[in-house]
Amino acid sequence: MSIESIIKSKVIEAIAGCYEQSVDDKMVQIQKTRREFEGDLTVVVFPFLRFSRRSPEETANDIGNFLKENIEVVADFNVVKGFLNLVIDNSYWISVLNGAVQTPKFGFKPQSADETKVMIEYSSPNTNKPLHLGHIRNNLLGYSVAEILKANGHEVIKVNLVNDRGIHICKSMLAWLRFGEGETPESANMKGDHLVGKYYVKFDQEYKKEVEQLIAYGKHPDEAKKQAPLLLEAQEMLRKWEAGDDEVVALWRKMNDWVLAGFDETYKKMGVDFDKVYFESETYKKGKAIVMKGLEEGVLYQKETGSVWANMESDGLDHKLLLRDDGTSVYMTQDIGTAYERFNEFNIDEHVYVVGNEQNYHFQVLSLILGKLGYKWHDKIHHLSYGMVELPEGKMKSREGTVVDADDLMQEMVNTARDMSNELGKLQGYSEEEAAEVFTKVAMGALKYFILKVDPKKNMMFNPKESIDFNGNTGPFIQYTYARIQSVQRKAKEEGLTVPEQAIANLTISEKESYLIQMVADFPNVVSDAGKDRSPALIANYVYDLVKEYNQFYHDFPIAKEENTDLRDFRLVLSRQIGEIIKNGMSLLGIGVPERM
RNA sequence: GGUCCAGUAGCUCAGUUGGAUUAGAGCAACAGCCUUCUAAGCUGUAGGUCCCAGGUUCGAGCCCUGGCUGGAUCACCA
Repeated sequence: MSIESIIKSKVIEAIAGCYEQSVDDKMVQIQKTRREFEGDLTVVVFPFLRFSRRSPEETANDIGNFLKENIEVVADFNVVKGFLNLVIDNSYWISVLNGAVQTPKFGFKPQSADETKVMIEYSSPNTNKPLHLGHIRNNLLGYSVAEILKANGHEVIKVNLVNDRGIHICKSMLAWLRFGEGETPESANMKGDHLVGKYYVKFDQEYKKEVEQLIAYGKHPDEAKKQAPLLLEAQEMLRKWEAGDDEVVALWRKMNDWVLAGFDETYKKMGVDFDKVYFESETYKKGKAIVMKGLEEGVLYQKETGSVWANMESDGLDHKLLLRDDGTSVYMTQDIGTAYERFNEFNIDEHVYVVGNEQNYHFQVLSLILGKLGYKWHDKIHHLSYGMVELPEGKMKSREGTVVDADDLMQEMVNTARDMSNELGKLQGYSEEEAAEVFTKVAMGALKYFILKVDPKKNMMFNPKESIDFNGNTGPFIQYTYARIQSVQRKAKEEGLTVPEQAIANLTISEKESYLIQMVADFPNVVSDAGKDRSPALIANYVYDLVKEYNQFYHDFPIAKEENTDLRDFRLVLSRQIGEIIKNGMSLLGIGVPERM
C-alpha cells in the first residue's frame, strides 16, 4: 500500500474521530510538497472546513497531530495556511528507492490479458512522393504511443495503410513515361521514393505549362485546368489501372516497389516499424457490403441518382456520401470496411488512428456512422489527432518546394551532430563506427525529442536551427546526463567501490534527495498517464524535469568523492536508478541513450 | 456562416482531477563558474494584464457564459 493511500485513509479516520463526520476519499487531496516549503507530502485541508467548523490552521493541526501519532513514518508536520505539510521519515524514502531498484524494467508492466488489445495505425504515406516533416511527426507519435501502450500491459498491433492508388500515382507514372527516359533509382542514384517524387513535381510543372497555353488560346482558366491533355491522360491511366490493364499495372507495380523500398530505408533510419502493412489498392473497395446492409435496414438512404448517403443531421452535422452514383466506394466507406475487418479479424478492443487534425471531422463522422450501423465498438476507435508542423518561413507547400524532406532532414541532423562532436573533441579515441553510432543517436534523439515533447494536438513550430541546439529541454541534454551517470558508475568501479544493490535504510538524506526519490517513484504513474492520454509529451517533460533536478543537485556534490561511505553508496544507487529511468523513459520515445558521448 | 482546436515572457514550450505571498523551463541578452561525475554543464540578473469581459468557488492559467485573434474543416478528393 502506498504512503498516499495510507495517509488518505488516516485522514478520513481523523475527521471521523475529531469531528464525527464522514468524508469521501475523493475530497482528500494529497500532493507533493512544493520545494520552497518544509516537508514531503501535503494534505489540503480546505475541503474539510465545513466539517470541522474551525479555522484552516486549527483543522490542519488537529489532523496533523492525529497523523503523526497514528502513522509511523510521519516524522513531523507543519501548517502553512490551509496546507498540512508532512515530513516523512528518511527510512521510508530509502525503502521506496530500494523497491524501485529491485523492480526489473521499472515503470513497465508486463503484457496482461486484463488490458485491452489495441491496434494503432500510423504513417499512412502516399506512394507518389517521399516522406516529409509532417510524416515524421506522425511516425514518431505512432511508434512512441505504441511503445507506451505496451509498457502499460496492452497488446499492440502496429499497422500502416499505404495509399498506393489513385490519380496522384498516375501523375508520377505518366510523367516518368513521358520525360523519364528509362531512369531507374540505380541509374539516377536516387532513392526510389525521391525519384518518383521528382516525376510528380515534373508532372505538375508540365501540366501548368499546358494550362497556361490553353488559356493563351482563349480557354477559360477553369476549363483549361480540366482539359489539359496531361490530366486527361492521367485520368485515362487510372481507368486502365482499375480495369486491370497489364501494361499500366506492371508500371504501377514497378514504380510502387521503388517507392516502398525507399520508405523502408527511411523507416529504418527513423527507427519505426509495423506488424502489418495494408495497401489501399487491396482495400479500396471494402465497406460496400456493410453500407448496402445499412441501406436495407433503413439507417442510410439512397438518392434518385443512385448515390448512398448518411444523414448526420441529428448529430448536428450534414449529410455524408458513402457510395457514388456508379456504386464505387469513397474514403469513408473504405474506413468503415477496414475497421469492421480489423475488429473482427484481430479481435481488438480499441483502434487508434494517428492522423493529422485536418481529418478531425472525418473521424468524428466515422465513429457516428459506425454507431448508426449498430457496431458496439464504434466508440472504441480513437483519432490521435496531431497539429500541423509549421516552419519559421511559413507553411509547408509541396508545390512551392517549401517542404522539408524527411531523409534530408535526418541527414542534416546527423551532419550537424558529427560536426559538433568533432569541434568539441568529444569522441576522440573512438573508432569510426563507435563515433558514428554516438552522433547518430544524438542527432536522432535531438529530432525525435524536439517533436515529441510538444503536446500532439497543438500545432508546432519547427525551427531546424533550434532543433540542433544541444542545450535546454532537448534530447541531447538528456542523453548527456545519462552518459555522465554511466561515467559515475564506471569511475566508482574503477576506484574499487562496489556499488551496492541497495541503499542502507538508516541514513540521513537531504530533502532534495527525498524529493528526487519521489520523482523516481512517480515514473510508473507518468507512464500510466501517458498511456491514458496517449501523449509521449508527458514522458518527455517528466524525464527532462528529473534530469534537471538531478543535474542541479549533484553538479556540486561529486558522488564518487563523498567521504561518508553510506551516503556515497546511497547516492550511487539513486544515480543508477535515475539512469535506469532515463533509459526506460527515452526508449518509450524511441530514443536511444549512448553510454558515453 | 456551422463545427472542432489553439491563444501563457521577445521566441519555442511546460503547467497533473481547480490549491501555497513570487505562474515555470529553455533559447536569445547580460554577469559569473573548468583542481568538479564529461563546460554538449552549472549559478545569477533581467523579462508576464496567463487574449478580453463577466460568472461559479474559501481559492481560477485550469471550470461556465459571451466576445476577440489565429488555424483546421464543412467535395460523387484521399
